[in-house]
Amino acid sequence: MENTFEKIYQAVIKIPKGRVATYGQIATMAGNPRWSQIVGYALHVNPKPGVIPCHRVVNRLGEVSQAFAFGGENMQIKLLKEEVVKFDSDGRVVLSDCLWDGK
DNA sequence: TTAATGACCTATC
DNA sequence: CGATAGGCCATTA
Repeated sequence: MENTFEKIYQAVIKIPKGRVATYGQIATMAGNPRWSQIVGYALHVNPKPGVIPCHRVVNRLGEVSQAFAFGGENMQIKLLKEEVVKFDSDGRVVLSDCLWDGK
């Protein structure tokens, strides 16, 4: 149980700066591709703020979830913008260029 | 213990 | 091609 969360956190923390990963990607790295929902839940509880870059986790569309809104989704995107993450006019992350390869 | 929910994804109509 | 339904796992009530 906690082990599962730890795996997810480890995967999220492993995301290099300027790069984003999708829930499915992290779930697969954690050990099961069906944990996508659990990944969202794990970040929802976010037991280790400051250690887990939740803003680097986006859905498969490259869009940050609205539930993030820990200060405004726009701020979330802006934060990523401060990194080297690229954004398109749709407000989505350019997965084709910033999607984490997993290594 | 059972049922319902959720920061999701995939498949089907 | 666009929208809808279902399913998976874990947590909460």
